Amino acid sequence: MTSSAPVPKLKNVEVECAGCPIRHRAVCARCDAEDLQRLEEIKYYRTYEAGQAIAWAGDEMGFVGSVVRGVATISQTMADGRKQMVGLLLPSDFIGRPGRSSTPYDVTAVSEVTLCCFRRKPFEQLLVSTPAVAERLLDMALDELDAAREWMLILGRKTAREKIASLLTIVARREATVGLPAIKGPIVIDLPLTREAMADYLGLTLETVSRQISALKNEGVIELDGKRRIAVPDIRLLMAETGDDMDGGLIA
Amino acid sequence: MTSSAPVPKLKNVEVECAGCPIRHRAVCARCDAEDLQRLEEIKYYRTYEAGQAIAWAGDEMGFVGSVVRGVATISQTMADGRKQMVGLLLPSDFIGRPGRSSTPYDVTAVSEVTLCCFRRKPFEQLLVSTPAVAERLLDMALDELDAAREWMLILGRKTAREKIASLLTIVARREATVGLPAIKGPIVIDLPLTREAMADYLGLTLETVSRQISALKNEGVIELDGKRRIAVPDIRLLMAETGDDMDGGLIA
DNA sequence: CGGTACTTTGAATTATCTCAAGCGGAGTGG
DNA sequence: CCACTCCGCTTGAGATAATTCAAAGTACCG
Repeated sequence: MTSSAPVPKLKNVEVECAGCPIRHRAVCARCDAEDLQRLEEIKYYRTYEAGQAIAWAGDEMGFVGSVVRGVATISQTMADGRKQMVGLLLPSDFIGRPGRSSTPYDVTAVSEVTLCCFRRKPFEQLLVSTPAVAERLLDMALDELDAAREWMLILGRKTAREKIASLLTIVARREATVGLPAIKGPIVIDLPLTREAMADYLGLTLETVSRQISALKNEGVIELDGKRRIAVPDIRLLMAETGDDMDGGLIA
Repeated sequence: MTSSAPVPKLKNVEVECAGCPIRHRAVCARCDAEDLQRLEEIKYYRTYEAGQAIAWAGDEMGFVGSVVRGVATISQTMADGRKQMVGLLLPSDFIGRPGRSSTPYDVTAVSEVTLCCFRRKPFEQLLVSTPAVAERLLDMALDELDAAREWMLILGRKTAREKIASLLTIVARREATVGLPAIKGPIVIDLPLTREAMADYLGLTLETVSRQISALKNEGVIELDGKRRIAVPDIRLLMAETGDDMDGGLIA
């Protein structure tokens, strides 16, 4: 079950908030030194392997926290097995809901995931005493609400082709934000999602996803490098396939 | 432009928070007398006729506020006219986002709507000084996020029939919360949505909506009273059609 | 009454799904 | 080192749910 990597699981590099890669985007983004001190006291790290469950729907979750590294998904499954992803958790995203002890969703690590965790109760107290965290959490929740609504449009009204293009654009946009904003030149999307996972995102079958990706490849809109790595030579070509009025996007 | 109703538009009944119908569910739910005083000072009422736009995507919105009475929708429209509703605003729901001056969505009054408005700037200040409001707003945002995710499952994975049943169940559940919790006995849904509006919610065409409603009617799951009023003789029959694992729901 | 707006129903079309077979790389064990 | 198997991916062909296009039907309102 354990990975064969010779390095130890817990990299103790990440005990200092100051050097944290998500310091300025996570729930702690607006904290000053004093706030950070309080967070440091109740935080701890946790690592999950690729494919491992972080939580099952209905589970008690004793903690909330931030994704420091890796990718995780939030999904819902119907009684007969139909599955819909309802959130994509990238570094700096928040997991869990203050004020609720159990999660209604499955949360799964897609790649190896490192979490910065806070036990729920102390975190809820901290929320009251540390407005910087509460404010940031509200902002993040509203951002996620916007993202969910964008997904609703994709799920409800877009064609299979537009759905694929939208997913790739969203991930590309997000990757661009993290790294250098290399708008010109090819963008490489290192998507750790299987075709099936993409299908569960987009409300499609894995066969349809595969067909549409092949089509985009044949038309030169994207290039495949192996199965998972996708290069986008010209992001505007891809964006033209999303069905959106392409104006805002990267610049906004 | 004015309605022909003989009663004046501004019913001055609603100047007192104490007697407000949404006093205990809206953003002000957790306010004490003192907090309420501060809200009273910056609030004002506004009424929209059925069909009237409350805001267009891209508009500057100088206020935020709560729906006091009536139903409104939040929707997105693509360049070619495809439309997706991304939110249903019932009494007590909050409109607008603190910290953002323009809305990315169309907001439309479906029935006559009364809003309790706060100018955005003063409200944002109040948010800092009145934790009771900020906390409630966070909770409401998280509730909306949950609702949006439930919609994502509906949009992505459910059949037309299940979508209709889900919409009716959600509205029925919400109506039940407001009025008496009459779980036994027929529930009457006074849905002010046209078939087209329902279609825009569910990611369907209006014809498909019409067909599925007819089918449910013919099978005795629902009864139509006129075009808009729908009676549900046995909510469990309807819930059985949603595709959900019917356990939680009303009791939870 | 006549008109507008909404709804219902039918028939043909199509995008996506389902079922099914085959491909390719990665890891395993002989 | 070479099968061998597993898992994810691709591709094809037929089935199907939902859409599109079209025509009536119904209620409401001046």
